[in-house]
Amino acid sequence: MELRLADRIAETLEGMILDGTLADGERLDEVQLAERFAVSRTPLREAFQRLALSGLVRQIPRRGVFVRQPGLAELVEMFEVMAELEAVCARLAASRITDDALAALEAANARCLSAVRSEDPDGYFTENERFHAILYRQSGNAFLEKECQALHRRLTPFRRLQLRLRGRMRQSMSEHETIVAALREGDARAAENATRAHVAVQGEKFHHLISSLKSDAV
Amino acid sequence: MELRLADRIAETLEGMILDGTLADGERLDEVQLAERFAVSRTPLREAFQRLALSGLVRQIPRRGVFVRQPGLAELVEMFEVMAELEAVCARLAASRITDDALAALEAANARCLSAVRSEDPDGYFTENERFHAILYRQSGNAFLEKECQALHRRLTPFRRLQLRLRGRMRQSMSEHETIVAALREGDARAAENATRAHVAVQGEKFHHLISSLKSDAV
DNA sequence: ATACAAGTTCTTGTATACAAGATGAATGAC
DNA sequence: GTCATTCATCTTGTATACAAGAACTTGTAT
Repeated sequence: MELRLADRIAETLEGMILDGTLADGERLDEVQLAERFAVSRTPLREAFQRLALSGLVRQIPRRGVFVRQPGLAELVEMFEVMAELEAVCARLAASRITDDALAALEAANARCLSAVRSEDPDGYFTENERFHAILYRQSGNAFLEKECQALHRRLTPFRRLQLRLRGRMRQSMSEHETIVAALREGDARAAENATRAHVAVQGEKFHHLISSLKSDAV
Repeated sequence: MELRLADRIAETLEGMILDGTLADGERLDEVQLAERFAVSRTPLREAFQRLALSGLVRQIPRRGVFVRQPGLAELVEMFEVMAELEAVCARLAASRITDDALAALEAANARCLSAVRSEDPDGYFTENERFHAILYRQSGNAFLEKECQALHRRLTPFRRLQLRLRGRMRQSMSEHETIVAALREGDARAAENATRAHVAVQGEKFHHLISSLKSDAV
């Protein structure tokens, strides 16, 4: 027995929702999941609370909990907010970033480049995650950092799909370079705009993914 | 039976934490609160989950839950994020706002004016809430609106304290006018900057409140 | 006297039992 | 034959019972 079952279950369910194992609108049966995880209903219900607060699940009183995948409209809205939040991070970071962090950003982007060359989407994804994590941190605002991480995490599966678009990885890496250059110059406005554009393009081009979603499995 | 007990309890506890009835670091005893609310520990624990996710409470495994009031540094960070989020709302609203909403903003600010004249802090507070709620809505981004509402709500007690500062109500109202003017002109940049400044001043001047906190009761 | 250790008690985490509302089926009326 | 009503069943919401870990107390040794 690790420590709290509810935490482990919440993480597992969250992963299953994010990776699409649990389809939109699907009902999460308490007893069924309870015996599947070999626990009682109690920790499951606590996990449901957490998922509901994160917005991954909708709780209808006396009816049950249902998976709630965001629709296209909501996804566009979420990407818009993500773009603005990251833009704020970049603007603040422009004056607050450390030399070490700048080097780390460049290193992460360099590893992005090798991932592109070796056509390794997973590797690119990982280094891209690191790049953005550094950006959040260098905003110098821990609260902002946490908010960004939360939204970033929630959008993860949809960002991952983006990498399927032809040439997206290389383009994304190039945008990273623009951001780093602006940060190095200390140009807050340029860093802000470059970052907003970098993230917003994901939301704007999201309809491209819809078609690729229909032809491919997740 | 009306609504879920856990919901009612969560709201009650949230109110007690926000209005300072429950002090920072105080432990929330399950059995004690259970008999106080005349319920079992089960709905209480569900309520705790919600409070923990909102950040109002910290849950330490096998130890219990403790009230977690943000410190000064964190409050400043939260106000900074609030300023940026509202600034985004204003920028987006500049092109998306409806005539009706503009009129509603002006009406709310007019009622702010009468509250100032009759020296009615509660009335001012209420109308100020309405003003900001309209701004969030007019961003045209429902997800952003919800995020703003959540953070706004969390900062409520600290914003309320701001009104004690000499002349703050009148100044705040004047800032509202600047925002509305920019929105009416459709000047996104001006609306963004005016709104950011309007909210940021609360965070920047927060140390003023600390001293007033020490001389006055809440 | 102080520090450490063992046992007791108390609190949390989990499981199970119970209650109340919701869903669906079956029966009867029109 | 279709619709409504009632009853049975199922599921959620709540309470209680049980298990395990943490804290406190008490006693002893240095």
